[in-house]
Amino acid sequence: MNQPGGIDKPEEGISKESLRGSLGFLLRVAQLRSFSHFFTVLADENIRPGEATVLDLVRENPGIRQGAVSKTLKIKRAQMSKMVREMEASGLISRRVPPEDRRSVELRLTPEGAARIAQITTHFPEVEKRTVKRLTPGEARELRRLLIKMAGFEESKGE
Amino acid sequence: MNQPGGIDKPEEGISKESLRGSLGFLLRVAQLRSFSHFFTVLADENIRPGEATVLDLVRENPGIRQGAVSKTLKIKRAQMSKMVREMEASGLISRRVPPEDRRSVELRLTPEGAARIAQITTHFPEVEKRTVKRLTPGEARELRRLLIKMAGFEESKGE
DNA sequence: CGTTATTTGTTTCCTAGTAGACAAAATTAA
DNA sequence: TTAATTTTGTCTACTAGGAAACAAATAACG
Repeated sequence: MNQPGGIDKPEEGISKESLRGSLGFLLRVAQLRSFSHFFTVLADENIRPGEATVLDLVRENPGIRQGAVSKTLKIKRAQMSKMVREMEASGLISRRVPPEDRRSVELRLTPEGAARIAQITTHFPEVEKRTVKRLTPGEARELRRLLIKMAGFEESKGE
Repeated sequence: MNQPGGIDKPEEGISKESLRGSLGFLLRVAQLRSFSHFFTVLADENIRPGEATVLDLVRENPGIRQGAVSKTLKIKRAQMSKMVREMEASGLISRRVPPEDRRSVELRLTPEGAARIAQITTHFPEVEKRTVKRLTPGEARELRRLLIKMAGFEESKGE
């Protein structure tokens, strides 16, 4: 398990104009912050953000196909294949090949997986809170809204 | 050179409530979008976002120490060491050990490096434009402001 | 029907990036 | 000054993740 490190103190006396102009860089730093808080808060749970997201999505969509998870979470199929097999091996999810399309694999949580993700998600509000610590509640809401719009996740009515 | 792939079409009929609530996930997706556009627009330049950011920061701060670049850009020292040596080998930057602190290394652009980053940065506005395509100009500005605040990059007056 | 094209998941190989140990230099403490 | 601590960059080993090739199944097309 390779957790990225904590947050370094910023350096003084460095001109950062170009950085402030780069949305890509700002997004990367924000994401590092977010993941850092994730690992801090969920240190005892021994899980990574990607795995938690997969479990949560499977919980929300029982029987979802592996490829659909892959596309939704922007995780490459190769990587998803590894992750899913690991999580099956550790008893968190079940894989089922449906007879109507024997190429695909349906994913479901095992009771252990359901308990696991339920426990894990209890920590999410704390992670979110720390991540947006420097923003006002209104700013945090707005940031979320803008990211959702940017990612094209707007329509969520079962879509 | 391992460029991450393009943008997949989203999947239909999947419930994504939990995803929309996860700032970390939204940041990740936004960053993937941003990097994807970077690789599309700068396909012919054969450079990665991290390298471009390093060159840009060194351009803005000639003689900056390697560790300062590392901390500012949140790139681990080990990785920075590799990158810097590569860029030195390809003639983009020069490394100099100052006599007053012989542990450290000062970085400067070579004329080739300066020309390179100048050429590269001409593409940045197009990358930014594509990244925030779905946002209004005002929303894009606000997103940038919020990310800067979140990252603690607010004070930039030479700081 | 049979043939070709596409989709789905897997496997193999490779690159980017991290952790941890290290050496050298500089700083602090005794 | 000497000794202990910290800082700085590098090196080695390991992990996460991507690209490309692949096999099996399905869909599209003649």
